[in-house]
Amino acid sequence: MPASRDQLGLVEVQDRFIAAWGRMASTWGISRTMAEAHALLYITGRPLCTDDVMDRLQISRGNASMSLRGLVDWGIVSRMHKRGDRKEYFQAEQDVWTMFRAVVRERIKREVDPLLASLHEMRDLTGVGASTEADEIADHNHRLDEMIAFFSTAETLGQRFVSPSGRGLQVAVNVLNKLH
Amino acid sequence: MPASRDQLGLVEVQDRFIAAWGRMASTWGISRTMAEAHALLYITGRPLCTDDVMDRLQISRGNASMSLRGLVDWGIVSRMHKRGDRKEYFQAEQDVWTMFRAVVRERIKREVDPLLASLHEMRDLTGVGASTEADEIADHNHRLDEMIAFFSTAETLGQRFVSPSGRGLQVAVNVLNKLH
DNA sequence: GTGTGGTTTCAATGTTTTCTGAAATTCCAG
DNA sequence: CTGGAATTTCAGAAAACATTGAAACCACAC
Repeated sequence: MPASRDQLGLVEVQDRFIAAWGRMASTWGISRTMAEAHALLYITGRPLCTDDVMDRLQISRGNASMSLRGLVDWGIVSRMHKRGDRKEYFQAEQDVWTMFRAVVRERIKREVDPLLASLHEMRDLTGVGASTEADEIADHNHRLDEMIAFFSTAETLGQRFVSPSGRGLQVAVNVLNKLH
Repeated sequence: MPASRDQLGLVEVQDRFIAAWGRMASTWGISRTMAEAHALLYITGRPLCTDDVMDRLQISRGNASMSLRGLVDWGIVSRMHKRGDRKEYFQAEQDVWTMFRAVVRERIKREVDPLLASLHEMRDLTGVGASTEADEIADHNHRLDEMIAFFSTAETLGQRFVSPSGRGLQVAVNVLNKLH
């Protein structure tokens, strides 16, 4: 159904949302299409099957399948079935905070943990010898320590946000807001 | 100077750090080389000129120039000069917290602000008409509102981290840690 | 002005990532 | 089992992105 005056139909505004979300994704290490699929599921709010996504985003079956799977892996989309229908449907998490908790959880696992592992491995890997580099090495290790401390704190913070208590992040935000 | 036993020389460990930092960058929307240049400047802790970076990372002059400029734009590397030397030297911010404050500041500016602008634009863009879609449109706008609320909070939080008081983020973290 | 060392730009090129589509696989009903 | 619908996989095609290198540019000393 078209629009009245300068207003747009639902589908057009959905498309804008999808585009905006996709644009943002590129800066986030997730592919544009995957973000668009997520945007579509989120903004329509209903379960869609692979063909729905293919048709709406004009992408191939393979791409739709991979993107939807990726979203399930991130934990922000879940699979579901309808009675008497063999197709699989996909449904986006509708609570924005829950969704971002899942994102934080995954990013810690995928990025922070491996980095911290590398950093710890590097620490004390420098040979001392009778070298004239002693000072330099001390500085170097100090820099590594600062990085390790930073990311450890970040990790702890993240864990807290994500914590089983559920609304961890919101509580934190409220506390911060009270700090004036 | 080579290593004694199973330990490595400074340069080798620096190379590992550079590699680890570069690997992480890809998931962050910044190019690997730019991250490597930053890693090099951070871990050596001293001002380096374009040629130093070219030689150490084995990259072209153009690439080095662009990458270094990018880092300056992010506000985590600064230009400096040495007396009696016409070359420009680059120096990484050495305080990890200050560095991440700069990153947060830029990411808000580059990603969150434009997204919020789009979201606000979309809100109330749906025509009502005599349509049977009224409920759907109400739900749709509700979803947009939740997104807007989330990112507004995120933005406020970010601003506070970045705030002129300087150590905003650290204060926040301490408060959170006291929350048990 | 001219020359020199340093820096930036950008078209061409190379590399990586993403996407397609058809074949292989899974899953279920009968 | 068998047949058929739904889904996944993956090699190759296409698109996006990063890099090179040489020319243009700049700024300063003379």
